Amino acid sequence: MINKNDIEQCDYIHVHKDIIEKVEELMPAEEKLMDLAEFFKVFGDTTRIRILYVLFQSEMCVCDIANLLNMTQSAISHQLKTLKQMQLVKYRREGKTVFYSLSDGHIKTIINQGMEHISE
Amino acid sequence: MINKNDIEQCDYIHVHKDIIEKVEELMPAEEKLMDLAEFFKVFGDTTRIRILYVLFQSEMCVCDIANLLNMTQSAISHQLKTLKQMQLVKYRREGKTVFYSLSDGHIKTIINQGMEHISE
DNA sequence: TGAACATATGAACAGTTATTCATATGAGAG
DNA sequence: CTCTCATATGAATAACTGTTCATATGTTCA
Repeated sequence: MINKNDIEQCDYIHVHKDIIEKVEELMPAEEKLMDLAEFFKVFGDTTRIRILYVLFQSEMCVCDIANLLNMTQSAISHQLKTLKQMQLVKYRREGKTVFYSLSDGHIKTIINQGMEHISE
Repeated sequence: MINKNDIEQCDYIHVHKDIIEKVEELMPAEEKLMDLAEFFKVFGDTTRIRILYVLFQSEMCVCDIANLLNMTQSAISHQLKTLKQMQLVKYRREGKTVFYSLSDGHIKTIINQGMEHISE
């Protein structure tokens, strides 16, 4: 029996009991789903997407990225921090300059899949 | 020479002129990048991610999704609207009930890639 | 050591967004 | 036609997020 204690409960049993139970069973842990949403949130901003596209081509320093995207150094730096926290980019220092680059192959795959989807 | 008119300009030429030009050339259209960010924004919310995971298993009506996720019918309905607008889910009506299901194979690929990334 | 430059960061503000509440729409049953 | 149920939706609010501004950190060079 589906839990009748819930406030929201349709009386028409649309799917069979075992399907509901199976779905519940197969749901990843709540924390994992939150992490996943946090991860995708990073791609949900034009500036960050543009930064990633720039880094597809070449490693680059903060200042050059800011130039290319016509934004302030501060804005780019803040966004790079976000990307860094999600481990989408890595960096290396060379004197005063810090070079950023992509850290991972998944990124290109994910973005390409997204591009495919919206291009349909 | 890199454009010296920009306010933000590092004097140290980190990358060669032609690389910068090449990157600029290879950047997708601004509008496309905005669409892409909009698309990923949809994945950047726990509720929507959970809905998608539920629909991985089975088509389901609004009310059952709300039950499963322990949220109000209204909240789910609003989020389904967002998912529908981005064409991530489709629906069919059967009497009073509306069944939602995934509309596309990219979705699973994208979410799985995301899962892989955060599980490393 | 101090000046100059590249980058990072904290606080504040403006814009966005998810949920709630109240209510509307749409469909079947009687 | 009217009642009931499933879903949709508009408005309001609270929480979140991206950019800016001011400033701090860290590095090189003289």
